[in-house]
Amino acid sequence: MKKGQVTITHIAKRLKVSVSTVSRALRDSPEIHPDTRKKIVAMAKEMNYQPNLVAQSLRNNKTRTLGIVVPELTSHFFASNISGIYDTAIKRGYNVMICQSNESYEQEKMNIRTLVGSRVDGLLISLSRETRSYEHFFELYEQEIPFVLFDRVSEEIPVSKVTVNDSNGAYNLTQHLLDQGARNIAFISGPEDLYISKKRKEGYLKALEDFGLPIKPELILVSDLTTECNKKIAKSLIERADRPDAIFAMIDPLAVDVMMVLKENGVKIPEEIALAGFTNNPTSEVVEPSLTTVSQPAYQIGKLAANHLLDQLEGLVSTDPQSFVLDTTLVIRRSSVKAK
Amino acid sequence: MKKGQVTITHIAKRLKVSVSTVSRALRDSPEIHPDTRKKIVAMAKEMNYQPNLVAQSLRNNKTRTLGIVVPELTSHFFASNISGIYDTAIKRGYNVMICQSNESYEQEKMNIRTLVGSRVDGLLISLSRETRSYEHFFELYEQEIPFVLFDRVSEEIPVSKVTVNDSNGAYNLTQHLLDQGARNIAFISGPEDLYISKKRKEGYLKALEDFGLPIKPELILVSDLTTECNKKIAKSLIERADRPDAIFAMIDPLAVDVMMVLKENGVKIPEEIALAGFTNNPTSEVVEPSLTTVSQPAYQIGKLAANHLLDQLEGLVSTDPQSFVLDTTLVIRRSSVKAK
DNA sequence: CTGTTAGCGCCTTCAT
DNA sequence: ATGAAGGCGCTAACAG
Repeated sequence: MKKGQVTITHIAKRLKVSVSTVSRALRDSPEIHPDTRKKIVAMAKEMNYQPNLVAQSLRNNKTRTLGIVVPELTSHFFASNISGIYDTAIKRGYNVMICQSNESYEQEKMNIRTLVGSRVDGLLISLSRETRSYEHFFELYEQEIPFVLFDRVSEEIPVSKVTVNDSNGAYNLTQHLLDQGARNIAFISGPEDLYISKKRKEGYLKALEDFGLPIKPELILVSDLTTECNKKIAKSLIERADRPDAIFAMIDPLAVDVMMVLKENGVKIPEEIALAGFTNNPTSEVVEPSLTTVSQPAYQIGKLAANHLLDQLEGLVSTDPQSFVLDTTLVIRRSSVKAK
Repeated sequence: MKKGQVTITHIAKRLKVSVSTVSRALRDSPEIHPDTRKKIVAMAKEMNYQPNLVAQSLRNNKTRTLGIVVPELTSHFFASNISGIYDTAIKRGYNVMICQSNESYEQEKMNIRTLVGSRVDGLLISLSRETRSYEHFFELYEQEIPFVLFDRVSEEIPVSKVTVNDSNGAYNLTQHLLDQGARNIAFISGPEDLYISKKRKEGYLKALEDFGLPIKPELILVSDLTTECNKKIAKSLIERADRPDAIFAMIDPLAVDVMMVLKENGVKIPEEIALAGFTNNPTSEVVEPSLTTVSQPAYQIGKLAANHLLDQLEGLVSTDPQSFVLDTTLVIRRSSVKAK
């Protein structure tokens, strides 16, 4: 932006040709004399010309930039999503602008507004925990700005989505706990209106049902996911008369909090109570005992979401909403497997 | 960018005024009739007008966007840096574009090139592990694009920098190990030409010296920071005749790898060997035993770097290179403290 | 094959 | 207090 920046006009003047010739030469237009092109390209290099993407964006009415909104930048899971989106975008000649909503509905609205102001060509969004209303998305429809939801999605927004098969993952995990001999499995979920809460509970319930076990509502608990609440619930579980023999915590950090409580209270994992989480955060591998969990292909989610959005932008696929559901992988570690 | 986007021309036509009047009204120019302003603002709102930042950028020759380059998006430390930068930028009315170099010199060069092409107003950069030459930064000088280095910096680039006091942190940590009775402290560093390797080793050496202990070169080891190499070095240490009674691993992941090896080999931590890391990653808190480490104010680093760069951009401070060195905090956990 | 012209949306003199 | 006009850097008709 500073004075040092070379423009095609500079090149044109130096070479005594018109700007359009320079423009064409630089973009490999076929209708240009090879010699002219060579001269221009050489001069551009010599002068260290770098096209002004801002001007191109204004002219072409597209920025070749994707907007990303995630609840939190510092979460390893979202960071991996972003990494997947980023690499994909770069590979296809796009840039990204990233925003974090800090799990706030208001900030999410602001983020989208900002990105729209920046005229991104499309958006990739993971909803904040607070988001319950969706006008800001309907504005996107009006303005005809394509977007794709990933991970934290809502059924109320008719748009393409990329998620993992949460209920399957939870089913497999529950089945694994049953295989290990557990018959009294507690399930701790996050806020009930969260998509993942619903889906994972679904898998848990189905696994019990298929196994022919009764569902005990008193073993299904809801946390607001603060450490305080997580620990309170864990404590209540170990103090029960019919203590569970396994606990399925809906996300890893929750599982880690539960683990702390069990250990503080001398409850042996997995001998007395088996424990499992969901997500496969880096921490889950290093806790003691290492945590059985369900791995989600975070990088892949980002990659797929980005590729799909770009396909839409470039007219390679229809813009009809599609749902992509990726498979999870059960990661069995020591917290759920009794030593023989 | 799509057809739905309202421009000041649309507003002007609807109100039968000129575009300049609309422009002025929307930017609170004093020389406008209050009534006119009111009408225009109301109409803008009604039509859901959002200024086209691309056009503004082109016109004003500034994008109000900062470019960020970090080695890795998924590292918790860098993610926290970014979070600090992001929040600060937003607060001051700027956007950010983020790139990851994947620790590659070539990609770092590309990233900077891309961001310059996008005409960011300034750059915040943390060097890749590979970066040993700095022409791409000298290009930034030529183009008069301000930038600031943070965390991974180089003394060979004369520019403002934000770092933590690595040598002090290492000094304090070593002193703590000495306080705990260790007299044979090993130091495992990363590649020797890394800035943080140098600085942390410096602190380690100084602490020994001040304590009057001899330096044993055979206890100073260098890892390439792959898990494989980390573990090999750990193994070599516990097999030594004069086994160290403490190990200071230069970064947490390295310390965690060492911990695994010690545990696998039945070495008691901290009774037989005390262990400490550096960075205070989330994992360090949950490993067993919890890891003594040095906390770096990652969010603050980002915040300070962003504020300084913005101050420069807005002419609030001189552009002479300044160095900001933030303090670290010793975080004492169980891996270094023997139970009484 | 090359040049001329107009215009993307906005802001800013310069008039009035 | 308002309008008209030029231009930021680039591309895309339209001519020739």
